[in-house]
Amino acid sequence: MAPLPEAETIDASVLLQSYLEGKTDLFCVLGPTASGKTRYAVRLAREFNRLLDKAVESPFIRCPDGSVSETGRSQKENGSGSDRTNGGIIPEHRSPKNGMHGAGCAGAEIISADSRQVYKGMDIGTGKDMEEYGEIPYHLIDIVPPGSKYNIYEYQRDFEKAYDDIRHRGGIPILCGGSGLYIEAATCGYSLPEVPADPELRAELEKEDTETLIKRLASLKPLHNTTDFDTRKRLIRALEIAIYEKDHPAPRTDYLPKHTYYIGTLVSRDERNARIDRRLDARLEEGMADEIRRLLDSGLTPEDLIYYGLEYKYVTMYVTGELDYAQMRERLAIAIHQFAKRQMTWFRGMERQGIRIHWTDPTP
RNA sequence: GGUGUCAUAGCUCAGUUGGUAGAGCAAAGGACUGAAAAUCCUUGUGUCCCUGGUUCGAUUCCCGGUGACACCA
Repeated sequence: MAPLPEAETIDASVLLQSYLEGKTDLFCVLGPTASGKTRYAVRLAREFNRLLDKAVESPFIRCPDGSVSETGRSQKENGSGSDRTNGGIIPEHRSPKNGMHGAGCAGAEIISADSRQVYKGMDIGTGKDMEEYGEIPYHLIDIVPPGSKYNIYEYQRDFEKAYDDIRHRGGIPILCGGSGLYIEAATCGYSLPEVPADPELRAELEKEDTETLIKRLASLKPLHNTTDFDTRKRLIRALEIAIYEKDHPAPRTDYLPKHTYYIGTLVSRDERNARIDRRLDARLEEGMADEIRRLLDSGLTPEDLIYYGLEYKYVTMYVTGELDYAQMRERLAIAIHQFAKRQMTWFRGMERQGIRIHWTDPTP
């Protein structure tokens, strides 16, 4: 049995100061499912905003780049064709234009690191809890259609876009989620695509416009279960880099976080499982089965849904009659417990690699 | 009330022609580079229901309890 890490007390004003001095450029709230990450991240964001408002007349606090003029930037990226480019764009009523905080800062915004909340229409089963965000802007939720298959590379690209966007508007980015691989891809960047080796291909791709490149990319997918995996992979990588560079002409390293402050929501194993069970019952009560019936009615197959795992797997099996209610409830609860355990294994692995996670009690 | 069957790991059960036991699931730990809510690896776990008898030795055979289930009244 792994011992529970020591809980720390987190002082938002110290974190904010560190951010404004440029010592921290991203906050990351991580933890297992049902540990209260979203609630904690929103609370932290509000605390930052409150401190910024209070500091508006203080000569000691200044926003690092104060690029207020770029405020409207996100809106102009709208409408470039793909249903995906809308991802991470703040709804009009949430625009920082209407909510400018102290010292020229746009305030804190949350970037989700959740591999399932990216899908539209998959709400109860992924635990979106949208009402928790309130006035805090969020990114990378509801950005692709249900039934599609999002992946780590797309996430990495979307994260960079959202992060870049927030920073250029002078906002404070808070990454929040439980998908460990996504968090590492965002904050460590180890799987960034390399420059394609073939200069001819590179030159050729540079001439094409974005839409053509996206079409070519789409024609190469899906990637798995293909025989020419490696060849395709190389071409896909080249295409993705080319597309990325169309949107981001400046050197990409400028957009990436270099000093992330990690906060972990700490809950004991027993408490964690109890919370999972409670939340599962609440979601079933809320109509998770109806949500899945709706998705099936909209044309998705049971196989499409089972692919997404956990709730979508077991509740679909219940809806199609493969499992009865009691079996579904029991096996799903077990599967979520096991998932939470795997998440913790991932986070401990991050710590073993030298990443410092500041574990804290999420429930005061 | 009678007859029969059963009682072994947290759960479902296998097994020992008498030498104190093993599968699946659960659990715990780990890995993870284009599906990550996925996928995969490793590791235990025990008064073998309780008395008594036979025996060098009983979880195993026998007597008697207790409990569960089935059938008959």
